[in-house]
Amino acid sequence: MDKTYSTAVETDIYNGWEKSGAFTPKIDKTKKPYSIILPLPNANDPMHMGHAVFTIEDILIRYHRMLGEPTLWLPGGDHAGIETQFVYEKKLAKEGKSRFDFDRNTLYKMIWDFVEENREINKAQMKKLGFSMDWTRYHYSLEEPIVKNVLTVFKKLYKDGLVYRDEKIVNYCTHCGTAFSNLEVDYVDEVTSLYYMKYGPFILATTRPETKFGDTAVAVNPKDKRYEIYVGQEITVEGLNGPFKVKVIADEMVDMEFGTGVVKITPAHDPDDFEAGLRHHLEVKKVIGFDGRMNELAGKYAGLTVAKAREQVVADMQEKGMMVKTDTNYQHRIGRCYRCKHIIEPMVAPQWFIKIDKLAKPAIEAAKNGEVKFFPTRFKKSYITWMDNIKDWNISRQIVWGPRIPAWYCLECNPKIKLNFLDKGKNLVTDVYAHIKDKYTYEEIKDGLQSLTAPVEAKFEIEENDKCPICKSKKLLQETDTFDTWFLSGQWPLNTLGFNPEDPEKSSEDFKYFYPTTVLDTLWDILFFWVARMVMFGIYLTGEVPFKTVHLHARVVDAKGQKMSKSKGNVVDPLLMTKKYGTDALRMALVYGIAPASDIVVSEDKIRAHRNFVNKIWNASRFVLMIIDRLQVKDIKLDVDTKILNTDNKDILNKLEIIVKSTTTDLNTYHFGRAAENLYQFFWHEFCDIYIEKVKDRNIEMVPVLLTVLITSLKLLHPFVPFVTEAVYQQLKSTVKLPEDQLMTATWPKS
RNA sequence: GGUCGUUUAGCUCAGUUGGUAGAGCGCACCGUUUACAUCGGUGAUGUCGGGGGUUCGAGUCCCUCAACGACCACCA
Repeated sequence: MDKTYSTAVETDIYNGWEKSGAFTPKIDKTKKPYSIILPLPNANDPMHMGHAVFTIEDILIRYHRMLGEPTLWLPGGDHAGIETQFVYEKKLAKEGKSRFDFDRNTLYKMIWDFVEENREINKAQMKKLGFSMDWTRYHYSLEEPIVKNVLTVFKKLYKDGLVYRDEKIVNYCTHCGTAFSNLEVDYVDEVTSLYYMKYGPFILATTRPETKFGDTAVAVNPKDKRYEIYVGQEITVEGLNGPFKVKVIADEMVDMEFGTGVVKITPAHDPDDFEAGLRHHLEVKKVIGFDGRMNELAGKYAGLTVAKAREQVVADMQEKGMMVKTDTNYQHRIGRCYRCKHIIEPMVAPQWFIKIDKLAKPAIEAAKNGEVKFFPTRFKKSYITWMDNIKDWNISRQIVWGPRIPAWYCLECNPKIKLNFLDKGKNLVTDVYAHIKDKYTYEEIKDGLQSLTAPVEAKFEIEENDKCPICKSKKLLQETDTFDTWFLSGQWPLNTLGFNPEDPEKSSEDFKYFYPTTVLDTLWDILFFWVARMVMFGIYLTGEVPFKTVHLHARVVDAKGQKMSKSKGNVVDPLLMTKKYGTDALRMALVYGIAPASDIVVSEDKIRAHRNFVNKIWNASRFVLMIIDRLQVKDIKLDVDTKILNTDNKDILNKLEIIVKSTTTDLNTYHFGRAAENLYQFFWHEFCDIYIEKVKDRNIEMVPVLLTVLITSLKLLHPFVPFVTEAVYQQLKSTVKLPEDQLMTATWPKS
């Protein structure tokens, strides 16, 4: 054996494990399975420390495999809709192109190829981290059978009356060109200006003077004596494009204390105002387009971006004496796109929604009655609170990367459909079908199609037909909106295990055996995005929760407690660390001393410290082998006759018994940090520093004890540091007769 | 505004069910004994955020205050 442990053996060891078939569990109905579905990483994303924390899952998996349970860890890759398209568009931008240069089929194909190139890298990286996943059951979210199931589920939801199209106010990012769900908006405190402007007989305060052209009312509080006499009247407002009239309404939403107690109502561009508009039956007047520019209703400001328009409007109003004062130090929250950080424009647009109440109720119940348990338990409360306040889910995204919503519109029946497409000359055409139907053939539109926007009242079919069932026209176009990524991944445990949504009875053996899975482990930041949706889909489709326990793990931060991000430049690359110090050192550093769901501090110092520990394991083993060799022991028996042992030997065996117990308990209760810490202490200090030092150069009778302690320790350590322990085990095997072929599948020590 | 979390040695953090504090890194001194210098030995450093309470006894339970952080929320 070499003087230091060489991490070069890792690849061979991993391949050996994989070849042995031990990653692939056999269905044994006499035994209870143990299963974890990997939170599918973005197939396109190189690994970061967040992925390396899946070490926790590997620890659970290796432990349960050693307990002899049929153990499944199912890996996967996510196409990650908006995330991937965003990355790809950035790549296009570098080449001086944009998504508008391509028809959607071409763009889709390009992104597909891009992801395919990277998907294998992602898999290789997970193998490098030693993850004992069943690669024979790997799934990619855009596999044909998975997509087929997702579409089937959509149809089922539709038939159950849980899908609807509606024109509501949605969070729209004009930069990404798509609407988002409420979860995808980050609210950031920012200092802006609050403008006090003349508004008919009032003065009112607003942060958004530029949306004035879309005002269809002005509101005051019904209890506000100051404005009582105006309620119900129509007032004339001096506008920059000439005077206009709006109604004065009374609504509880108005805070009398704020500003002047008068609010202009712009239903098309503010969520509160939209709601007010519904209550008071106000006209919705859009003045901002999906391109983020003012439209023709803004008069001379048409074509300006929102920011430019605001500047101009303010300047003009000041000039005309319509601006009373400006509070330039007004702090409030602004919604920004979680992806590109641009300001989210609330916009009214037709979108697809899921009615969520019916799905949420049983999912709340499951948490309350313990069908789904949470660890740490405090997350149960935030899960329930969020689910109690959940709103209908906007599942449509105006991007190409992802499965299209299976709805078909007949162009003849819906002539008002707005189309964006590239004609034969690759020129972008944007118009309503009725206007261009004689100019372009159906084929030309279909082939060059980028996107369509159907009016909210448009008729559609949820099945694909070769002709319109009403007018028999063959000019059908599929909805160009794609699904929110989480609509797919929300069904992930079902689809990866082979659930058949058309006929659940015909689901696969895997599904029948492994569902519900045992543990779902993930970072708490996707508790709502993903975990909650999986619970809802799981119960809706199967009547059962998808997993019995939700284990929320911690976030990796740097030595200063800062979240790692590329922009901060404080990322520690896990693969670089494995290269420098070995995978085991990294794994140990990730779990050593961490408390459940508190931040994990990973510094290179800590990884180096555990590299030293790994080396200690190696050298202690080397010493034991050397003793055996020196003493020329033959026929080593592992059974220890405790009667003949001296105090030192008895002592170490007692301590071994304790560490077996505590490790087992800690793993059963998700106390990985404590387990790792205790093992470290035991192995290095109790075993190496004290026991080995005491028994050095002593007689032959200690060999069985040495071996017992070593082998038992290796087993306990294996889930944490699989490579070095397996490497040592294989070395031992060549000298000592050992019952088990590889440590990975050896039996967990009995406590 | 609501909810939750954190506050322990110079730094980063552990401390299961309450019994007078631990680890890693760092630091000081010593050690070239043939498993390992990616090592061993010895040692220093803490009124466990402040205050109050329960208890024979509290870092650990309760109350309160403070600082920091996270999440949720439609205030123009």
